[in-house]
Amino acid sequence: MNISEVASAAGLPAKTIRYYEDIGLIRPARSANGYRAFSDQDAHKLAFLSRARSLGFSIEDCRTLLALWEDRSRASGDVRKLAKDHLEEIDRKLAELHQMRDTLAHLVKCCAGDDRPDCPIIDSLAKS
Amino acid sequence: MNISEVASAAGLPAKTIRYYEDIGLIRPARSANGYRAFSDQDAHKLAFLSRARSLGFSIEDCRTLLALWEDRSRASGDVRKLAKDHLEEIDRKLAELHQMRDTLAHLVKCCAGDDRPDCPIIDSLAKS
DNA sequence: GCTTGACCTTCCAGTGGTGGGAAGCCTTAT
DNA sequence: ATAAGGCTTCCCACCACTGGAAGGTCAAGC
Repeated sequence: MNISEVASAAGLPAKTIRYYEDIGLIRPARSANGYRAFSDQDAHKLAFLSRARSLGFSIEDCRTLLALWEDRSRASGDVRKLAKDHLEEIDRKLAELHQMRDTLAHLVKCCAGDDRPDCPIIDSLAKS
Repeated sequence: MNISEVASAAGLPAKTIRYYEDIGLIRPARSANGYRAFSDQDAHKLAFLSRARSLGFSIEDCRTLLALWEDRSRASGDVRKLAKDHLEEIDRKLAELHQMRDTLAHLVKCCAGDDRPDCPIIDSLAKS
């Protein structure tokens, strides 16, 4: 498989796949012409990475998850801990975003949004 | 006011303030010794920026908000549009994060998390 | 066989918003 | 006089890509 094929299979840009090779997440073989030659296992790994990334795992988390995936004797507790930590981080971000959203929504609601210069949004940002 | 004073007043690191000058958000005067000399208005601007950033506005949004703040004849509609667009973006991010959270929470819940190798989290990431 | 165009390669630079740290000047207190 | 701390500029690093240039390779059509 060439890079564009495996890219569309995994739902990742070719650039990203080259980057993943750069940082050692995958090690595809090379054809005689210098092209990357992806095995089915490579394609699987990339799909795995694509899913893990879309769940918001960092690249380093993904590296660990890949290693755990490939370690058949892994303890599921190790994976679960990683996922749980990540979940907690997501919850923190969610709470923060919610707070931002509520504040902003309140301001937007208070602002007439017409041609007059009075603006509670600006006032709130400017208040000391 | 020197940079560290205005930094603690605005709740921003000195590094960040220098960066804001670099990109033209503020233009503090200079003392004879070359130190930045922040006026009260500079301090106000920085507090304004700090609040806007904490609401998640991008630097470019902040630039616009600052300009609108300083334009006494601004239309509040302009500010409101910016805030509303930003609010919609936050809502999109919130929805996405929620989706991630639910998926991950489900996986974590399904995983025994013990010493055995069976792990629905890994399985789910690996499933093709 | 030659051209065209799509695909592949490497390498370099840039993104946003800082953070870290070096090298060197200025100020204040001892 | 000296030491400590604050200030300056400058450059590099981060994360996870993304864009683009310059050039090699391949398959199709003439």
